Amino acid sequence: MVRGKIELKKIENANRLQVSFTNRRKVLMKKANDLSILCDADVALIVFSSTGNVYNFSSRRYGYVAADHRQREESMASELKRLQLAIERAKGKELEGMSFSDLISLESQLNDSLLRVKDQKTILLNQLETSRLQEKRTLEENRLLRKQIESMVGRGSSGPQVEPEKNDNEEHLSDTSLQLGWGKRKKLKIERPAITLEVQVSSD
Amino acid sequence: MVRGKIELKKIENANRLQVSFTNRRKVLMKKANDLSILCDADVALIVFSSTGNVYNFSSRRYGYVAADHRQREESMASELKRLQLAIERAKGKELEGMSFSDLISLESQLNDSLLRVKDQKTILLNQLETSRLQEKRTLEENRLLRKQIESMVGRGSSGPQVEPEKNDNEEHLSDTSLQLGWGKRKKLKIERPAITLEVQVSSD
DNA sequence: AACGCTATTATTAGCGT
DNA sequence: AACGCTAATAATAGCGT
Repeated sequence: MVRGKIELKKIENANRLQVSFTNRRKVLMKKANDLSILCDADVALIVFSSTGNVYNFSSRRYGYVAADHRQREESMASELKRLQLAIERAKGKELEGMSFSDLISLESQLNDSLLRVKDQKTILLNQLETSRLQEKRTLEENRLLRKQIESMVGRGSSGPQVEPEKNDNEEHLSDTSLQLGWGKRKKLKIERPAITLEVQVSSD
Repeated sequence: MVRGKIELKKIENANRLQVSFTNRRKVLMKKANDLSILCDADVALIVFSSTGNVYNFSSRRYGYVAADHRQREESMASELKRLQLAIERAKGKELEGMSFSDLISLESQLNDSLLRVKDQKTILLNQLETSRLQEKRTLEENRLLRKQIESMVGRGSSGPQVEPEKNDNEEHLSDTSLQLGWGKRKKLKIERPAITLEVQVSSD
């Protein structure tokens, strides 16, 4: 018997909780069904028990939550489609439907892009050159310092000798010039997947 | 008063349906809430009224059905972001992080695109040229026909004379070459400038 | 966990406001 | 549409099986 109003609070006794859960869930489902039929509504209900079980009811297939989600999904899908077409066009495909003037502006846009990319290459090359010079300078400085030390220590010839380092630096240098550098630098590593090209295409 | 058991069938009276809907929905929500609290369950409920209104309840933020929707939405969002970055790069922006070799391949891709776009332009120009020639040929044919007719009718020299048409067609031709436009294919439909030969052969 | 029982509380259709 | 009322019905906690 129900003695008084039920307190809205988690049932502590595990057994009672389980029983109550089963009953209430069943009723909830029934009421959801009643509502959908009596009032011609679309109802979706999902229940996760604290033990992980899942119980589901929906009056229609996929006639639920979606509302706002579906709207966003659709707009995103169309945007995706637009971008994908733009990509294809930037790659030089799907050009059939384009007018001559559209082609001209696409061409000019691609030319602009090329210029920028070339500029960026130049920037990198300049950085490389600068680094090389810097290394050369440092190397020369090293040699001078070594000579100086030799002349200072040379007479006593005791204590830890500073060895001429086997030209490691020079090897590195020529190496750099061969592989156009930076290969080893983690900072520049870009793990981008295949470069995809996209260009904004005017009105579709 | 409730006279008897309610028949599980859509309520016909629109007003009663609305009232019943409101009450039952409220109770359903309440029960869903009770269940989630008393029995420590995760409950999600969504109701679409027949008029299109949406009512939602969930015991947790986004702990419900939308799972798959959300997932799709997120993957689409990340894809969108990726494409947008690609677009920027194709436009020659956001290049800072790119490695030298990546820049080189981007450059080559842009070059490819340029070639394709130029090819497409050439195709269009060729089509234009072909059309021009066709028109010229037709015009020439026209002239010949006219001459022939003149020579046939010439002796009588009565009846309406056929005038040499003032080169209207040639004007149209040079016009075309100037506006290069015809992006809108409507213009591609060359409406042959009335080459109707109205000749009244008056035989006396 | 599931079922039945029971006293108590909740929900509800119809009606009026 | 929302609220209150009322009688009828549904749901429920606690208990035993």
